[in-house]
Formats: sequence, structure tokens, C-alpha cells
Amino acid sequence: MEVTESRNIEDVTAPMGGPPVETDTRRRIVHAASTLLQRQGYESASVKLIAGAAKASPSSVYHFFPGGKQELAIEAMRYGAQEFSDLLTAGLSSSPDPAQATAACALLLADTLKESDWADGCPIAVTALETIGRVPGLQQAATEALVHWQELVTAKLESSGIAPAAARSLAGTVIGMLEGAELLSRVSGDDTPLREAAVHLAQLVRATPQV
Amino acid sequence: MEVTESRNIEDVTAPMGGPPVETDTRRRIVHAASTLLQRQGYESASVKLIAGAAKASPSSVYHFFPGGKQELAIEAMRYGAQEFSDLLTAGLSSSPDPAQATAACALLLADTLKESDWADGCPIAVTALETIGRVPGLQQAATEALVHWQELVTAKLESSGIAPAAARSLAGTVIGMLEGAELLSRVSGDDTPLREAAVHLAQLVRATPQV
DNA sequence: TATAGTCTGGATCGAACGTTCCAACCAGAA
DNA sequence: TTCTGGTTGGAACGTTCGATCCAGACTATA
Repeated sequence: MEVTESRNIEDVTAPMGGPPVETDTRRRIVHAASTLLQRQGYESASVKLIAGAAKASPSSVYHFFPGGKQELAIEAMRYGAQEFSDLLTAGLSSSPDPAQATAACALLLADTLKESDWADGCPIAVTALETIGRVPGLQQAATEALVHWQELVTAKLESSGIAPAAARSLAGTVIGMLEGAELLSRVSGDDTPLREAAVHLAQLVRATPQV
Repeated sequence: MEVTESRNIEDVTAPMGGPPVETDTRRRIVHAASTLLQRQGYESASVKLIAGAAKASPSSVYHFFPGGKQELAIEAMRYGAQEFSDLLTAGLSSSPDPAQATAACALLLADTLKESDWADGCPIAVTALETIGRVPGLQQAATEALVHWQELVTAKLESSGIAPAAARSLAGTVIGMLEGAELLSRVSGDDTPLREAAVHLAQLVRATPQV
């Protein structure tokens, strides 16, 4: 309560305008929470487990996140969403051709997932699905992330001459395809679905008329 | 295990056509478990909650499923997977044109989801994602369901002249697209992603060469 | 050094978890 | 009736959950 406020006022060294305050422990907690949420979801990623993974104690978690597990999860989802945005941006900017660029996103996701033993993929899918209609804060954070990712893809498609409406629609399908193919790949432990999704996404984008 | 088999053998009097069996407790438990697993996942669908939804008591759950929650979840996933197979079969057989047929699956899914307040969709996605690498029985049941659904789509595509390899690959993308678009639709509470997925799936199938 | 405020380790709370246990129930056979 | 075996309701087990508390360890300023 007052703890958070006074800390915000006095911590002049922290980055202005950014979200709360940046401590090493705090950052480790958010990072561990993000990883564990995407690995096993909201319910089975316990506060003690997260704290342990962050080499912190449960009291530190509640010190930095007075709102408890839900507040931590929301920030962890935002953190993970930003990381995923970076992955999308990297993929999208890897080629001027929008078809190759979207395919690159799928391939990049496949590589990242496989290299991390199917851990580092979409950071919000499990948590979001799990808490639909039951933890509004999480569902809203997930929706915002999905919208943002779709906007990234939309911008790329528009920039290569695809009409705005078609670009937005196609971008939704691209994000959906990535999410679905990732699900198949993670469950089956095989990156084939993501690699074939890359091919089909490229076909789909290539077939969309450019103005 | 033996419990299930012996019951199936002896239970010749109950289910067939006669007067309404007052309590088929076991079936109600499986049905309730299937619904709750797809609504909120494995961890937060507690045994007591499932039993309550099935108008049964926890001891009944452990009577019919000595293997506990995991054994129940596996059977509930198989049950739900069969229901989803029926939905896919209905969609696929709605048109001789494979493009229209796959699109129909997405639209059928969109309708089913929306009418049920985003509850009755893919019965395994949440549970499968949540337990990857931690509950092998569930992961395997999920993989089997996904493979079976992919085979249903593959058969439809092959039957309309698409080469086997291309059909299999495309079918994987179809299932992935359905899963991903459902995720977007459920999280955002909007059936637009599924409806646009229908359009793009039809485009994709139509663009695949037939022999 | 002393002081004040920030952070942390560990014990602890009540609630809920999966599971077990047992007495009661209910049908059909003797 | 009595017996028997499958079924049920409810209490209770130990564990773990999210969350709280507090004494002490930090860190920075004086």
C-alpha cells in the first residue's frame, strides 16, 4: 500500500515513466514468473515455485506485488508479451517480402521453441486460456497482447501494399496460425506443424492482392 | 482398469433403450469433467468441483476412477475428443468441395463456441498445454486426439484429389488454424478470428493443386 | 557511528487441494 | 427376512496453496 507509493517517490534512480521500479530481485521475479506461466500456466505456477526460480523469497514477491499473484501474473504477461513482440519484429523485418517475413516468424518461433525444450513460445496462451472469464485482469492483458501482435503484422502487410482491411484480417489469421501451430508442436513435441505453417502462411500472404 | 471393463460387460441392463436410468453416475462424471477441463483446465478443475457439477460425490469419482484425477481427465479428454471429431465430421461432410468443407468446420466451431458462451470448443487445448511435460498420460491422449482430427481432415482432402503428402501437411495447418483462431476468439470474446480463419482456410485449400 | 527506510528469510495462517476411509444405502438372490 | 456387493455421502487425512507477519539484514545518509 504505502510501501509501493513511497518507493516510487523516493527511487530517483529508477527509469522515469517506465512501469514501477526496477530492482534486480523484482526483475528476476517477473522473469521467472513469465517463464513458469508459459510453461505450466497460472494455477500450477505457485508463488513459492516462482520465488524459488527467481532465487527470492515469497515475502519479496508480496513486497513488490502487493496485489498478490494476480498482479505479478499481469506484469509477467506484459513482460513476456514484449519479448514475443521482439521475436515477431525480428521475423517481420528479416525480409521485405511480407510472405517471407511472416514465414520467418513461424520458423523463428519453431527454432526458439525447439532450442528451449518447448518452453519459450507464446508467453500468454496457456495462462489466457486457463483463466478465461475467471480472472478478468489476465484476460484483458492477454487481449491487449494479441491485439498488439496483430498490429505489428498488420503494419508489415500494409507497408507492402496490402489494403488495410485485408491486412488486418490476414494479420489475425497469422497470429492465430502461429498460436495454433505452436500448440500442435508443443503438445506433440515436433516442430513440423510450425514449419508447415510457415509454408502455408507464405502461400496465403502471397495470394493476397497488393494495390 | 479392470473396474471399467467389468462394468462395461455387466452393465448390459442399464443404458439400452429402456426407462430413463435414474443415475448413470459414471457418465455424468465424465461429461462434467470434460466440460470443466475445457473451460478452466486441469489444475483448477478440482475433483470436488467436477463431482458437484455431476451431482455426485468425490467418493464416486474415486470409485469409478481408482487412478484418481489423472485417470478421469484422460477419459474425459477422450470423450471430448470424440465430440470434437463429430463436429469436424459434420463440417467436413457439409460440402463436397474441400475448401468449403474446411471453412464449414471453422464456422461450425464459431457457432458452437458463441452459443455456449465460449465454453464448448476444443476440449483438449487448455488441459494439454497446461500439462505438457508434466503429466505424460494427458499429453499422450491429447496427441492422439490431434492426430485423429488431422486424419479426418486428411481423408477429406485426399478424397477430393489432393496428393497424400500435401493433404497431410495441409490438414495439420487446418487443425492448427482452428486451434489458434479458437484461442483468439475465446480470449477476446469475439468470433471474428474464427470467421476470418474460415475464409483463409478456404483460400488455402482452393490454392492447393488437385491431381 | 547511529538512524531510518527498504528489502528478505522463515514461520505461520486459514482454506482448498487430492485422496482415503467408513458407515450407510440399495438392489437382487437366497 | 437376511445376506451380499456395488454405490454413495460426508468426515477426515496430510499436503500445498495464496497470503501475512515479523525480526533481522541490508543500504544510504548523516
